[in-house]
Amino acid sequence: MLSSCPICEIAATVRAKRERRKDARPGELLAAALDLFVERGFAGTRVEEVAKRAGVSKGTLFLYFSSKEELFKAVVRENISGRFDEWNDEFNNFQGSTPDMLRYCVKAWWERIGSTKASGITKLMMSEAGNFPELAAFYQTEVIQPGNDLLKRVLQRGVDRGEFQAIDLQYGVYAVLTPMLYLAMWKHSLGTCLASSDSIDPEKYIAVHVETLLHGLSARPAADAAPDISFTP
Amino acid sequence: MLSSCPICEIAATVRAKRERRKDARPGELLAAALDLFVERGFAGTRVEEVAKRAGVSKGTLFLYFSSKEELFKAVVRENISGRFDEWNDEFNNFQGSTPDMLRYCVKAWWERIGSTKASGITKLMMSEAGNFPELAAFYQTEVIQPGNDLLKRVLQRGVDRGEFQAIDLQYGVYAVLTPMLYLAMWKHSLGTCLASSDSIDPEKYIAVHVETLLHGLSARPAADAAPDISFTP
DNA sequence: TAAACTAATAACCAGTCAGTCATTAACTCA
DNA sequence: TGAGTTAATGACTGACTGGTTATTAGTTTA
Repeated sequence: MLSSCPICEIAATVRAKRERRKDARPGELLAAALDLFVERGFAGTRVEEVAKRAGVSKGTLFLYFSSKEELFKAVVRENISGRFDEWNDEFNNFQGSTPDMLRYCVKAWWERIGSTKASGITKLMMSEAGNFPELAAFYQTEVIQPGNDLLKRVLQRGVDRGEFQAIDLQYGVYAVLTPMLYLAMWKHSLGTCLASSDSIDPEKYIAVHVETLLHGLSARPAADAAPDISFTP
Repeated sequence: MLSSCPICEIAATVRAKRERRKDARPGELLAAALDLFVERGFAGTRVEEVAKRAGVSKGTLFLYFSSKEELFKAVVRENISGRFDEWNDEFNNFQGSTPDMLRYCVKAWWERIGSTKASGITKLMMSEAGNFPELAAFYQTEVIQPGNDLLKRVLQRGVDRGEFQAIDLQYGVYAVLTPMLYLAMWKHSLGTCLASSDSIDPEKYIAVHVETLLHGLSARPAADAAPDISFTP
């Protein structure tokens, strides 16, 4: 049949009406849902628009997903798992200095997550975690925990080899991650609607970040040891 | 009249019906709105509930704020923009090294914004900026721009006095801000529903952040100048 | 005290949107 | 080919919510 032509697969809008494509629907609906959820959040996304973008009517969407919430969960499941195993192997086999390893790590994150649609999931979770506690728990065990462990091993390697100061690992992880995660969120929220002189060039920002960080982490003794600061009220 | 008793001012629910208190209403409505906006987001908050929490009817709310958006803007002005003048003065009069000034700056931010409900507004804007462009523009000019300028002046001072490297100012600003903003967002989203071993101690996190940063910014020449890294695809 | 003024109310309106269901039409196979 | 199956549709429903307004009642003042 004509509809199996790969070009038609992409241009959903051109396809004939009422075509029956049971196998392809879920994937197309999930792709459309990812786009819209990332762009507008959960409450701001209308299921009818998800259906429309997938080239289907609203009723059809509910044929494949029992509710909007189930659709949302399916999107998260579809797009988050799978990447950590690959990264794990890469880092276990890395040869070279740990500063270079950290540079590679950040570069890889940007290329595979930060610069792609997947980075929108970070913002998605931040925005909706309060409304979906069970989903937040899922995200914690599937994404946050493995990511933390991975990065901790990198930092530990630097400390072990005498390349980094003996910084608290957990907080070192956050020092590396938070600017990048913030950037990912910026990209999908304020960054999309503001075009001011202050808007970020992501790649330059990340380059500056990682070098500043390495400068701060480096094992050379601090000439001007900073005084302790207390935040206790 | 009895209603002017300060205890009654707080327990709005106990007060008699249809009481006329024109002066007190706006403040009570703003306080209720801050709570609910931070907790449920802009779209997720119903104006009727704001009114209820402030002990008035929905109609009364629209007597003092012409729309839900105006109410939100008033909340932002009340809790964030209104404070920049005070900060400006403080920093103009600061005596001491710029590293100390930056420490003070971060400490002040944490005490006045980060640790208070006001930090929820950051998360709010990130989540809803895409759906409400007018609010995003308002936030940009009223909060982001002045905040950036303030911090740029601090960094410039450090460069001028030979305390910091001649880092790109705009990216220096982000290096300081993003971990703190991310922390603010964490507190109001995933942080509220996750109590894992990886959860952040905000004060310790900020302390580590600022010292790492100062170590990275310090003007001592880098012994191991880092190679340029390219992210261009 | 009674008229005038206005803060506050609650019923109401119009628009939105998740989810349903009776109907239609594409596909299958005897 | 035509009867049976089921994927797909879109009009419809009911609940919700931002905003309006006619009415009520607290307060002032002459």
